[in-house]
Amino acid sequence: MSSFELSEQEIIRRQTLEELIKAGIDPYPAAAFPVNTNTRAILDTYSAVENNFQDVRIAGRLMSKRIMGSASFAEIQDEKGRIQLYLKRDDLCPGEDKTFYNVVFKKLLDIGDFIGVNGFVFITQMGEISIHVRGLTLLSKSLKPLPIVKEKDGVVYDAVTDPEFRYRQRYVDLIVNPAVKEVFRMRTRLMNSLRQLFDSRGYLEVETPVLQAIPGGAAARPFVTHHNSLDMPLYLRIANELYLKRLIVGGFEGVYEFSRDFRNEGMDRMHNPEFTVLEIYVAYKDYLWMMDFVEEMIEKVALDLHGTNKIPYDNQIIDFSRPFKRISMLDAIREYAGVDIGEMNEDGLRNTCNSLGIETDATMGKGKLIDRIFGEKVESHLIQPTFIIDYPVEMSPLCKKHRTDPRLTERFELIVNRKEVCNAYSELNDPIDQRERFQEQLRLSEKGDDEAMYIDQDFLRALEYGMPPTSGLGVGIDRLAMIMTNQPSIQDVLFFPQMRPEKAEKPDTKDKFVAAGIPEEWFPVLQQLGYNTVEKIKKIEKSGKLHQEICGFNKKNKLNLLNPSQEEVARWVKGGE
RNA sequence: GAUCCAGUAGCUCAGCAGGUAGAGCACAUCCCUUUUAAGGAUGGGGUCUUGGGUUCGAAUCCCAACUGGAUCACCA
Repeated sequence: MSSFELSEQEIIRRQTLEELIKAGIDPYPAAAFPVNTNTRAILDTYSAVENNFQDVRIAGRLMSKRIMGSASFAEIQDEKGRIQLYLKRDDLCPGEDKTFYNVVFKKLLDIGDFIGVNGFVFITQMGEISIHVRGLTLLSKSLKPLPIVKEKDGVVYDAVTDPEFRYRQRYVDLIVNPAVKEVFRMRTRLMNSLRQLFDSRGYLEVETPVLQAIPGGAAARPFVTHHNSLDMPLYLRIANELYLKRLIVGGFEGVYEFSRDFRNEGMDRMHNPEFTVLEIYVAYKDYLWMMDFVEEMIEKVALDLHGTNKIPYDNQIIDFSRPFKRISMLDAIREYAGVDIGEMNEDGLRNTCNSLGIETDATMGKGKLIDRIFGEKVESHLIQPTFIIDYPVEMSPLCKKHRTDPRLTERFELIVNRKEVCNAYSELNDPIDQRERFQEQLRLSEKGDDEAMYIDQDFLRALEYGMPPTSGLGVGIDRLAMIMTNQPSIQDVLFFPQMRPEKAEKPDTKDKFVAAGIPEEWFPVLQQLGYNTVEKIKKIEKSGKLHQEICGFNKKNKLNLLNPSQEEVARWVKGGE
């Protein structure tokens, strides 16, 4: 159904809208409707003995209506939940005129309309806490029918499940699938829990540029845009690492940012082009301290959200009790892939990949080869939270060399449910070493690695002024939210996940048809027949077919229009050219 | 990017050895003046995603496209 054609139900709702106006009821009143409680509060704290809530005002959407003659039951849904309404004709209409109940409530109010009610709370014979309505006000008319989802004893009937529908029209998803709201509430609580921890330690929440001249801090393909007055390309940030480190250089000792990052890469269950990363940098700390801090942080989040550190996810329990397992990258590869890559050079690694059945190509350097082995052979085994520590130096151009082994770096990732959730370093603060690492990235880039890092000269200059020893951490908030809310796809923890645009066929206006020489009275007919643009009509090869179609439509629907001649229709098709 | 699956009423789905399009909910009208996803009856609503093809005849079979989903690849 194209958006410009109204369904029968939509037409009926527009008619009831007219009738409301005729009855003197403003379907979109301006005045505020002050409420004094909400559905949740009533359901949680009403007590028949105390007889509280005897004068309530609440507002929300009308979600069901069961008319039983002179009495009716309905449900109102506000942000917190739903409650049953009991409406009696003679309470709503105390005088002789019963129009408000018989016509306005019964016929002119639809599911989806916003209403405000006042009345008193009581318990029905069926034992359901309900509001006995004394007064009802229409607050906003709904013109599009909602899908009706019903639920009885925990069983949901006719739930809206089509992912496309749910993601494209999230507003409807939120109305009819109440559990969805809870996921997003938890996501926000998750971020607040982290914020609370950082603030309690005195770390400063900051904001750094999203538009960057050099997209640094990660290996990823960026989005490019253009600044007109500077006449230069700008990139949407892929990470904010380098800016936060500049702030550590500047003398802040703990900074963090919830950063929306953008990567121009594939989309799937774990990846959205824009996603949220928490990055935090703390001076005078190292990655060992950070590992303890991450354990504390994740456990706090689990406790704040669930009151336990054992979280159900996808038919298993993920246990966030401290401490998490810690294993070095080389040991992990030895354990799960059965190979020792500690002493291997690039050729040795490539051969190892080949013998393990892992595809490689010439652009891959040591770092990428090792990462592929890890990704293929190790990651899939790691369900419970596991720190992978001490990554090879080639994989980590911004990370400090290991204090005891220069081939390694002081880096860890936290893997949960087979996916990286955190990534942290003892930050590289040796400007000479950093410059060499960037040079190595440049060589990779020249080899064809389009994700190799750019050299950021200003960042090097900052390091040359001196950066204290610092540990930094990045947390994939979306992935953490998926785990903490038990959602299978990143699209379920983003309100508006990226989708291909809807193919909206924009119909031409009547004026455009008239301008093309088509008489006004035939415009609705052509629309009905699907010829909604002048373009479409001009593409018709046989005007005779169109002639027959519109004459047939005229007859069938008894429009009593004077049929045009075949020649006339032929002129429409050829146009007034 | 590859492979597989799906697209039928506002929603959830049936129909597919090719023969005039179905159900439940929603909607409308009427009856009933009454509660718990659901009182009863009647009715309206569909270019069966789009475009080609095979056929006397296609929702059904074939090809292509579009959109979505799943798996894989890519994603340090």
